[in-house]
Amino acid sequence: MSDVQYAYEEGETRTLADRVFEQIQTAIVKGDIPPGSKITEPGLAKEYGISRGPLREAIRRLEGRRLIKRIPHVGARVVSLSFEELLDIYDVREAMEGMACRLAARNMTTEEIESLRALLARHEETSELQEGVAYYQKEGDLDFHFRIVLGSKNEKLTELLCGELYHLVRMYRYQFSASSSRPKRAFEEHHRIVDAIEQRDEELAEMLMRRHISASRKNVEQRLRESQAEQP
Amino acid sequence: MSDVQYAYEEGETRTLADRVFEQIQTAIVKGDIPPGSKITEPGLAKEYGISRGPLREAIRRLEGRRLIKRIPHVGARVVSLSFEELLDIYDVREAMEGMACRLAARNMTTEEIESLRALLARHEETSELQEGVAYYQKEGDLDFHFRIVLGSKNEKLTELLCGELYHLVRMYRYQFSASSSRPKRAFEEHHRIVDAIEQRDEELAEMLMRRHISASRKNVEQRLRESQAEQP
DNA sequence: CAACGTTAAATTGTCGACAATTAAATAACA
DNA sequence: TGTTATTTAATTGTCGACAATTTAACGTTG
Repeated sequence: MSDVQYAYEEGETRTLADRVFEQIQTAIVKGDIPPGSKITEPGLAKEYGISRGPLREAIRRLEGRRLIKRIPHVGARVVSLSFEELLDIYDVREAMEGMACRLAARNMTTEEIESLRALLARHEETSELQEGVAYYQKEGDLDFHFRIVLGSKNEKLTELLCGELYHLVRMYRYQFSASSSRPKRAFEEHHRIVDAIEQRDEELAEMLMRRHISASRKNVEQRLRESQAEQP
Repeated sequence: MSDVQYAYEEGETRTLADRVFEQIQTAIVKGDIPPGSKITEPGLAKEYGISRGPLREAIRRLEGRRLIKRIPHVGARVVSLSFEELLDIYDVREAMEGMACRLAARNMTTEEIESLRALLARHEETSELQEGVAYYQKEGDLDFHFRIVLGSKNEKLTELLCGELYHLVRMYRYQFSASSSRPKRAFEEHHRIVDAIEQRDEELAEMLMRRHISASRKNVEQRLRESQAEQP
């Protein structure tokens, strides 16, 4: 599990609100609480076995992360995913991960690069074994991107990408069970990106990552337009 | 006031927690609650004349926006600004605002571009009148960037930049009273950016914005290194 | 007098109760 | 029967009280 839960040091010192915050967050991401559905405080409080106090705090925190939208005196709903927003996210990712990749080429240690190669090799194995699509594009792909972001050594960038955008990305994947329909090509692109990082070629690294994400976006856009044309 | 407070429709239907959330946020941004200082719940609750319930909800929301860091059972502190983070933010802005500018060249209406020019003209007046530095670089500069972000018509990009990063940027400006020491040049760069947008030259628009921010970053970096060298 | 353990104070975490507002269900009317 | 009022129910917002934990103060001991 490569989740991004800025680990706590001590064992179980986390508070009730903190735990419920994470639980609800993953529930939303995995679609157990579907997009657009209403959050009823008494209901959730009972479900998680806590009072409304900590629950409300967790909800407010999710609101701050924009996973929940609230209307005063009416209630809170899980954000609903739209076609446009998905495309918007790709543009944001192109910009930010492009920069992340540039910085990674500058700041990643040789050990980290080595480890990144090993990750790709592992993926390749699994990919060949079970026809690739399943494991690789589900968590593996994000793993790759995730490591590069960490490699940038830019805290703010990491916060925004890993702590905000990636949740949404995974949400979409769970929702549309959207594994990339171009695993082979994406794979090659990953390799070339690592090459550029290894050679410390910042410009190339950024450019390849941007292309990689842009291509992925185009792919998704086309597929969605098709399925939209079927039922207008 | 060019604040980004996603306006509410109805009059005073906002809840106590909502109002306090905004109040504390601006208090943090303006430095009234200085960076690194402790947030004591009984204290703030008394100050704002509310009970601890809504206050805690506001705090949790600020935590979600990363303006406050909390340690369970210990308390919350306003985020402390570091030299490195400031530079990190510039890199993130370069990436995101570069993309915003590219999209703005694609999506801004001619009216919006016109209005943007008018804004620059107004700044120029004020700039000439009072030697430029004061007004222009305080709110005016952010105004300019702000409009371009809106012009991108990318909701996610707007959320992240206006709802998250710009608060920090203003925080730094209040803190270090850091007005750009190169108002004249920055001004020219703004003009050229608008030119590119008007000509719908996406690549150039992105490039110019990236250079603009990158130059600003270098400037700040040099100034901070100097003042750091004085007292090591 | 420095270091340690103990006690006291303050702060955070959690809960249940009540008020305010909205959503629903029911009744009245054209 | 369809539509509008009115009442009822449910949900959200706010508060104060108590428990749990940490921080500060205090006294003891080497």
